[in-house]
Amino acid sequence: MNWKTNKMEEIIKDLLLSNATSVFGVQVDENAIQFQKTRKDVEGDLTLVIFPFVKLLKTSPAEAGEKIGRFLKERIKEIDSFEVISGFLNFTISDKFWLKQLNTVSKDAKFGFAEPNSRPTLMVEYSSPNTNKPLHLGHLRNNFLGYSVAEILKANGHKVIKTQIINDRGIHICKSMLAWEKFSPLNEKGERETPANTGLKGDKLVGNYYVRFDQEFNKEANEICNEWEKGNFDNFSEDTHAEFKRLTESKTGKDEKAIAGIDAKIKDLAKNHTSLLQEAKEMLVKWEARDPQVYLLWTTMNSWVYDGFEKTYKTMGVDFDKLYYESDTFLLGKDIVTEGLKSGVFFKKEDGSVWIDLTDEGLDEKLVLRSDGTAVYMTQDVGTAVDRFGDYKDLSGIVYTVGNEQDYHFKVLFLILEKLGFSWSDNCFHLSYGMVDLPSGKMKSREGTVVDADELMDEVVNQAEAMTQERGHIEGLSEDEKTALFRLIGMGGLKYYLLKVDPKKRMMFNPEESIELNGNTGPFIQYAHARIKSLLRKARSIGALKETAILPEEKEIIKQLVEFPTVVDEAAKNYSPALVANYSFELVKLYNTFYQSIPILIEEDDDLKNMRLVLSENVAKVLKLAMQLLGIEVPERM
RNA sequence: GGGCUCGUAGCUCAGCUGGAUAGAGCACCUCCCUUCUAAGGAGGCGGUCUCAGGUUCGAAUCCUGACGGGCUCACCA
Repeated sequence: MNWKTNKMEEIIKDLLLSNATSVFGVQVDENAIQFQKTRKDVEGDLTLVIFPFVKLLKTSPAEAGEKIGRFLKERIKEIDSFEVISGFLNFTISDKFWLKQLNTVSKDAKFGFAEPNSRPTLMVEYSSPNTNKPLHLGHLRNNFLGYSVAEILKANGHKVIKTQIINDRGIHICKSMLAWEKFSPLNEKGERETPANTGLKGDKLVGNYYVRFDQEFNKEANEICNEWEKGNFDNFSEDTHAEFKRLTESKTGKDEKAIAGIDAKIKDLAKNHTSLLQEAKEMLVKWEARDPQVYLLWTTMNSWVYDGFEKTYKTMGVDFDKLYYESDTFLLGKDIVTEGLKSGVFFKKEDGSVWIDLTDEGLDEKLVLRSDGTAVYMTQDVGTAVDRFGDYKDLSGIVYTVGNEQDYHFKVLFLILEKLGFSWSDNCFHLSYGMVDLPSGKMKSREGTVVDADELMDEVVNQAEAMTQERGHIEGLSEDEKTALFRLIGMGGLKYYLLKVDPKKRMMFNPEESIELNGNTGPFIQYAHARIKSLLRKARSIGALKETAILPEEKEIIKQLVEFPTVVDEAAKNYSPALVANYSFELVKLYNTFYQSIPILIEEDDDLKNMRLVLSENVAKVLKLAMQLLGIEVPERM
């Protein structure tokens, strides 16, 4: 942990703070001491902003800078010189200092990483899919983000438990089940379709029936609409007839858009009267009553989905330490709500539904239990959170990796937990990330524009293969090694593409760009690593660092290396793998410039050659560590 | 309509708690493999940081308003 005090910023800051009264006449705030990178076109390695001190010293920025500069140069031997330019104090630091920094970096195999388990235990939830359809592009962003944040928190010393909540109950599950029972064709043995007899991945098979339900559901609703249009209301109530009439009449005189909206309402009305929806609802009631037949169907179809997900997760390279199922936690949620009702946190309306009043917090009233006593989403989330803190006594907080469409939900959830008196509610954080858009617009399952996760991952790996074969750096690798390499490159590219953008922001997924190898991409970073490894193999041995001169290109790399611990720290504070990606990209650019213009192996001065090898070795090391934080592997050769 | 959020180069994105002449990548145009992997490097082109006010030594960054996207306000999850 001595890297922190090693940084020149810290040395200067400490010195200024402890001598503030003699330099400035008064004590100064720590925040007044601001450093920044020295501009490229200006001489110097580090810049101190003078403006905050100008008032204190009651002189011009030039004189203030001069005074501070002189003070520091006298006391810090590593400062070679300084220069004040329009309110900025630029220091030039000695080569010896930078070599020492490089030495510090090279001594630490896990440079930038804190002592494992030295900080509180956190749970990171991610993925959390519904069990009625396969994973898609949005889940990829979610999974890569959650996994990466877990790694980043670990690197900062936290013990991390990776988890997901599996959304395995509810009407949507019943829809797939019902469609399968009703519409699956029978084979010659009289069996309905299964993953085994069709060869389909379980999640895909179940997803197909979810889609099938929706199709049949719409068909039936349309038929009902047609009957209504003809004035046939034989099988419907007076109320329904009246509602239809009211809606139809409200269309007159409206514009196209409004009419479309009304038509949608009529369709919804029809949907509510379909026999399919009725059957699905009946199935849900049976499920809640643990009807043996429905339960068997449910466990069977869910197990198909889990098998399918398992394969997808494996390809993604993500895993979980503990799984939670809503079918297990919703009951606990109901109990907690019942208790909260007694203690006055919640209140009951006449129809028996239970609510929480958040109007004092500027929010609305929120339902926590339906009038029929069944659980809603919020109920089970309360239950799950409490369950988790019960399971892990040392748990200090939970990070929920969930899309920003649920910002409101989590705001409410955390408030409810707080009102229920759980002290840990403060340590619950919604890692809210933006949606992934396609060049054609939003992904919509109804319009079939959803990008399937398995297909996309296959595609990027195939592309990686084609492009790697083209370059031809891989002769001598076995077939297995080649397959692993293509996978590593394809997945590395995809992960990097999805992680390099600030998680909070909505992002554009461009299929062509996601498999690009040039520029700010995963393969660009991987290539730099492979190239260094190749260099080190040829160098055979590396000795200890000797005192040498260092070139500007080399110094820039050392400066960037020294920043790594700060980036690891910032990435955790901001829950942002993007900071790690951007840092790595900068490091590679600096290294490539160096690599391209300065000879290494053919350098005749042994000490210089050795220093360049140490530098290269540490760039490779830090790149590998950084990519590890993103869940990306780096190759020895490519 | 209320709440939240975003708006930076042709496109995709960086720009931390306000700090020097706003940066990358892609695309487009020039160059560079008799040095270690050219999946590379050097250079060029490209911006009234959506607009209008305000705060101050200083604003892409903070505040207010407008315009334009997105999300949300379900006894859906």
